[in-house]
Amino acid sequence: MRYFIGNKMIGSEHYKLATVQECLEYFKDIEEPELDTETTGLCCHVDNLLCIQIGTPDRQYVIDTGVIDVQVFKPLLEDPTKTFLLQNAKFDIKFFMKHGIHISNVYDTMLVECLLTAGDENRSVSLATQCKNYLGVDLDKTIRANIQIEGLTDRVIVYSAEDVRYLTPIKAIQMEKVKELQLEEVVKLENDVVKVFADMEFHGVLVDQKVWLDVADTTEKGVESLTKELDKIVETDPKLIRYVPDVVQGNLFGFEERKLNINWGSNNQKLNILRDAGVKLDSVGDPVLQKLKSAHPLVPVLINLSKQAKLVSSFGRDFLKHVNKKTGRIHPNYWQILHTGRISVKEPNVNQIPSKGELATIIRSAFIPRKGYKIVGGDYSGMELRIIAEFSKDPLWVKAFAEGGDLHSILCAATFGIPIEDVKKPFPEKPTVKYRDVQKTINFGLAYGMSKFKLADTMQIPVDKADEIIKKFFSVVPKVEGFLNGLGNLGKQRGFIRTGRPFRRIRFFPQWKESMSQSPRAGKLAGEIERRSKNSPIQGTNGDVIKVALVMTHKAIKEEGWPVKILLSVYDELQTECKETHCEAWKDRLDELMIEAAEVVIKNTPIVVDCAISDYWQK
DNA sequence: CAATCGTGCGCG
DNA sequence: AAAGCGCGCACGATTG
Repeated sequence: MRYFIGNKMIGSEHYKLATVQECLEYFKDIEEPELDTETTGLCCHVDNLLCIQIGTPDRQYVIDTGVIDVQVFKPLLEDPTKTFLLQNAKFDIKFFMKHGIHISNVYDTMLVECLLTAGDENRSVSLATQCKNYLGVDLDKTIRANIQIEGLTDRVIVYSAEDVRYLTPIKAIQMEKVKELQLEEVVKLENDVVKVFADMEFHGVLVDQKVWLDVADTTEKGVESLTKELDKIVETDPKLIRYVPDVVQGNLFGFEERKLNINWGSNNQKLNILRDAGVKLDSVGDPVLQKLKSAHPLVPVLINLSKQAKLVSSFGRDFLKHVNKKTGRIHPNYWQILHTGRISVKEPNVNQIPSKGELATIIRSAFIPRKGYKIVGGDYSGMELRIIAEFSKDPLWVKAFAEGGDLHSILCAATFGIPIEDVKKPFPEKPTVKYRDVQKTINFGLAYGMSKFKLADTMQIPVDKADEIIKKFFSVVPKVEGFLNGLGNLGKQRGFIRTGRPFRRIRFFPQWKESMSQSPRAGKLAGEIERRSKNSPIQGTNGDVIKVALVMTHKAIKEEGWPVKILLSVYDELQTECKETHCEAWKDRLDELMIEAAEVVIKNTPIVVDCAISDYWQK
């Protein structure tokens, strides 16, 4: 039965009228109410609630928030004994936060669907798909686009009610699968951490636009001068004469204009010009150009240009479009569950803000705290390498962390049989790199399932030599080899792989069946599964850790009353904004919390967190 | 004209 | 049988 609470005088054949009192009374004893909202748009800061829907499979209440003050539902929504069922809870939570309402506990059907389908590239986690697959019900989503235009008409009321009534049966079916797959712990983790992401997104982070625009000026000028440099080289190379126009158009305004109409941003044009200049290549990507630095004077300039052009296009003045008109802050959007369990971010993707290169420090310094606050950040040191230590139990690898030495240097000395003082000496096969750099490539690369071919290519050494190095390396850390091969085989045999305890998140390999068949693609697919099986538990366990850290930090801030907001979650790193007066104490507490969080998963390997207080985001 | 694909590159 | 994992974003080229 559907009920409407608003200012309509009569009900309809589709719904009855009800009062707030009746609604609150009904939900007094309901432990898991279904919840949803309709809004005037997607942004919680500029758009508003149109209605909220609270329901059970038997009864759905659609409440017109234009007429009814949402505050009357605050006690219900904040009732800690209840768990609210939502699809994509983060969205609704943020709209309630705007009204100072903080929903107690949530179960998010979308997040659980992500966990149950991790690895499937063609999946859909929409409510419509879940209704279809689990219940055989077709939801009419065509009305949604019209809600803002037509308001709470009868058919919109029906649509809105339908959007909540299936959440209970969906949860029931999902939880059977969750139990079967032993995903209870990770379901709880994701449903807890979604509230933290909502909080982070709502709060956002401040960007100093002056600093940002200064950097943009610098990078734009850089692109301009590199372009001129490239043009000049083309003009002076007889082989490239056909790119120089015979007649140069006059310029009425007397500005200096480019004579050539080459677009140096076009990979096609770059490729053709370099080929005409006598350079043999089939791509203009950085790894290829690096090897051809001395093949033609254009090449080194092109390398610099693509770096500089990237800074302009991705981190130039256009980036400021992400500053919210209402709040003056950026509000990155987190996607909580990738196939491995990692998080991604968009609009803007704060994960990919430059951290290397000369301008990186300045770019990051544009991310600043509110007035009267400082940025306090914590960064897990070598988390993926510690996860390898924890799960492989390799004596040398473990010993390196136990003694607090530099893992890359210790392993390097062992692999190449050299004294540890010599690890920064040139690598004889390729003197431009150091022994330790080779080791770093191996340490990270092997966790991705890298082959001798790739190592040879990356290091520019013969395949035989690469093979020899890998063999020697695995002979000094045999349990790491066993660990990685074990994962690879497990994934290939079972068609799925898990992260470590206690979460044991699953990633499925939908291509598994074909990989076991006579298909011509079988070998390729098996290789894919093998490499992903090696990497997913490492990357995913890292994701598990950072999510525990977010939950614990958020909880401590609330329960211990810290004047702190979590700003960003970037891979191994948490950035917070803390009142100046509390920075020192908070820094110590954050350090403790992050270590405690990691120890939920990593029990036998020491955890190191680098914490810092600063006036901006620093690495 | 917009939608989609391919390439390249920022981060870990 | 191919040969390093996981992303989001911008741009140019292609397609509808």
